[in-house]
Amino acid sequence: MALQAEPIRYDHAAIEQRWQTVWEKHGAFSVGSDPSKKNYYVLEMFPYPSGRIHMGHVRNYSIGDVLARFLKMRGFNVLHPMGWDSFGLPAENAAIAHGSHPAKWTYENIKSMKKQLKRMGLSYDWSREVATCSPDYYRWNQWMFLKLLEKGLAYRKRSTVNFCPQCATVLANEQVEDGLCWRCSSRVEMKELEQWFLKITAYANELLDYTYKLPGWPEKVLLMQRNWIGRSVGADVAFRLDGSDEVINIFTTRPDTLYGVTFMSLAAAHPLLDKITAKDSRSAVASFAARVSAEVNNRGSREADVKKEGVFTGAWCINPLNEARVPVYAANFVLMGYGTGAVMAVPAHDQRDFEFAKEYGIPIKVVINPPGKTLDPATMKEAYVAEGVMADSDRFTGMENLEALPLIVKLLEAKGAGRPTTNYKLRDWGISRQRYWGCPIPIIHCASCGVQPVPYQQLPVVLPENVKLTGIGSSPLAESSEFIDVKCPECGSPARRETDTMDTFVDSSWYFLRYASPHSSSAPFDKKEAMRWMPVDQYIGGIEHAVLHLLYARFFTKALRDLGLHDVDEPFANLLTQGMVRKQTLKCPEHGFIYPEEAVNGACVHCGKTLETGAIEKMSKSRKNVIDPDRIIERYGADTTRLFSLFAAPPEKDLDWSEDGVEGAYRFLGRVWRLIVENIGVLNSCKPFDPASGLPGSEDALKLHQITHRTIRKVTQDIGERFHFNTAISSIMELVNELYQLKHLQEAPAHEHYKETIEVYKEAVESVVILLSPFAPHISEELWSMIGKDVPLYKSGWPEASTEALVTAEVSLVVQINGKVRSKVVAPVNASAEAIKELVMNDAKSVEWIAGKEIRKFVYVPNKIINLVVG
RNA sequence: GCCCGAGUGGCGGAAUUUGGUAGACGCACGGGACUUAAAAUCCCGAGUGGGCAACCACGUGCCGGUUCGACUCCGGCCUCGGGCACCA
Repeated sequence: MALQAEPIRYDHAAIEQRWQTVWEKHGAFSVGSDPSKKNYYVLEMFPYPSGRIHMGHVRNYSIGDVLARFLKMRGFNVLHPMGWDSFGLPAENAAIAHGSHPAKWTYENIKSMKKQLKRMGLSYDWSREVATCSPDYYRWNQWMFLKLLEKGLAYRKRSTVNFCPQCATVLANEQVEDGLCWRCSSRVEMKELEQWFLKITAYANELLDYTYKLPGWPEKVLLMQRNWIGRSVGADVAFRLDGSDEVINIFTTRPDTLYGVTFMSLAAAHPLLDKITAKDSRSAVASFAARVSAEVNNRGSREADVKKEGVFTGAWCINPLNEARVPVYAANFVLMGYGTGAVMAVPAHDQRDFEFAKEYGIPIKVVINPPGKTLDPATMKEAYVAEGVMADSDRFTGMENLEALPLIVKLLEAKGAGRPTTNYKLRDWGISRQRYWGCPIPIIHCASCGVQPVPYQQLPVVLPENVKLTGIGSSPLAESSEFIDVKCPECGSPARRETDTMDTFVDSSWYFLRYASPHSSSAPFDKKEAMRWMPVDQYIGGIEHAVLHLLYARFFTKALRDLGLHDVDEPFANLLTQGMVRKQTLKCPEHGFIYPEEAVNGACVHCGKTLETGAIEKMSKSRKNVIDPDRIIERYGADTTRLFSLFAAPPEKDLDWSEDGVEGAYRFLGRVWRLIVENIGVLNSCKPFDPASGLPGSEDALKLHQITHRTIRKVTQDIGERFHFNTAISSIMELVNELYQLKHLQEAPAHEHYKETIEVYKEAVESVVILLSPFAPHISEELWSMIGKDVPLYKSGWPEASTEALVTAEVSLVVQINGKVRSKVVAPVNASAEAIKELVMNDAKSVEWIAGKEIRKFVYVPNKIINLVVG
């Protein structure tokens, strides 16, 4: 007996192929320029061309495509482009591994991924495709870099930077997670290097302020950005050294505690440390500083809670407010990278200072008491950091600390010993990368003229093709004499080209602007075209970019605005961050994670051991729980794949992948298919009911007509206003279920209202097809043409819910007795309380519950509910 | 430690915008029809407990509050997930 293959319910492969060809042939998704229509820019984060799309892409792009198709049908000019974030390390590593070239690897990947995306039936305007590794694109990176340099927003500095030994390159602060490389999870080392930086800190304040002006962003992302920028308002205060001209500048957010300073602490790497240390303390301080610097460099944030340690320098400094003389320590908990690298220490009101003071027997002086209490330093168990009443603080004693704070800053200013300041955690963006496959930094180093920009007319600085990629040592570009040997643009003498390339996050910081005029060869983008589309109306992508791409893109947008290239303040008006796609992992006690095909009956095929219950985790190669979308598309079709990825969970939630669910989505499409194919004769024998001609006369027809229009309203709101795709789909399913229930309506030609009824039935069927089309466009187009439509769906309009059909004459009201549902009554819409009371009194079930009791209260919410309190 | 978010059937999730029938829709499950049989399809059932049944009681992490009425609002906890982490 031959085993039957997958049962064919409808030929998804043929249908999908057919419509993809039609769309392509007719340029269905090239952007309209109809000036009478509103413009809408839908954008999904462009992918890195790794070679295969994954389920995360499927989900991301399905969300965007539903929106784009929906808006196009609603009459917008929709810009919905796609491109490739195609510079980056994996290409270089793959090239090394296969003895190939990164460009070859990358372009092959682009080709195959593009094919996969097309197979998904996504409505992209492919004529606007961009690839960041193309010189046509990256020349503008270089152009912008030079503009930023002129503006003082790009600069070169020797500094301590994060270095990943595995990737053999420097990383930005945003690319270090828990002290590990964001890509390969190697422990990041600190190195002293000459690096190019972009001055994102110049925009720290604006970037932060605008997080309060982005109502279309998830609060979670805005919060993460606020924390990352980390604004602290406070004051700089100068403490002069006793018996010296040196001054220690500190930053504090708590000037109100200045009278409680009992010591000073400096970072181990503080430049003054050497200078001020007393002779007999030198060796102790030097060895402490050496040890702490090494520790700080190798410390991941996980071990943040280390013991407070320090060494007395032998120096003393003077509190500018009360002339108190306090000892200066070198301390392990003071960071050189924040503020000034020196901290005034107030043990009574700062927990770190408290611990340090306890350790080294330094006095604790209370200057703020909790309301109604007096603190005793001798018995304090921890620092008191909350608000309170000032104590022992000269003329400020007795004031509320928050009241005194600004006055103290004023006093400092008057004394010339301080001023208000704001500090940020945000650091400038280090963009130098010692790798080949990236955009060359357009700079020439000349022995006599120094750092020289490459003249604009010489752009682009193109990556040389012939380089040796080893993955070790410095940038491969440094080995290419054809690349590095140049003449100084200033003096003409032999000079050397910069060999570092830019962080690929530079490439993705402005690509959304390029889509507006992707073929522009005279500017990065045409200002008029950019202003036509920007800001992006809806941006969609993963939350993992909350403080990476999404922050850099905001910075770039502002910087380019200030260069006069466009006039928008923010790149993305609305942001949707979709959740991860996860799947159960399989774990063998001996072999670790294994693939599903390595498991038989819950045991490992290699050793026969029983598998552990694997956690549900983000799909990843290392966890061996990746599902290849191609397999699903092959088996069930693109429509089913898209439908399931949107139906299974709301977009922002994590989605747990289950094959059973896919089967369900497939079944539903088959159900829609049969609904039409099996009734095609009747459906094509009439026109759909026209809502403009009033309401249907028969009860059945009216009911179906109303359900249809309620569904139209619900789906329209769910897609357009809430992105609740899962509930939009479920309401279409409900309408389909209803149509199955009412199938008999078509089978009674003798029926008085037969003509009207089948017209209403057809109206409902057509609505199903239209409403389903953003989710499952291929099958919808096919069904649409089957029911006699000449104009394809992508050119058709979206239906309007008829307000007339949404109005009902009667409503069903729930009757509660003492808060519990006991009965229902049917009443006219907006009935009076009197009328309702009468209805309830005539309702047998209600009366039963009231019998023998007194009605204490009668609550009636029109058209909603009735509640009687009896007792 | 600090800051967010979330806890609802066997499972994914709905209802939370505006307090008003909790569990839509789907998966898995059970039953029926069709079939020689199976698959597919179509129909029906189903929160938990009790009852032949009509029906009754309980039920949205826990405790308490506000209200005629609370998954929804308020106060206090618990658990899970995420972000930040010596930021002065």
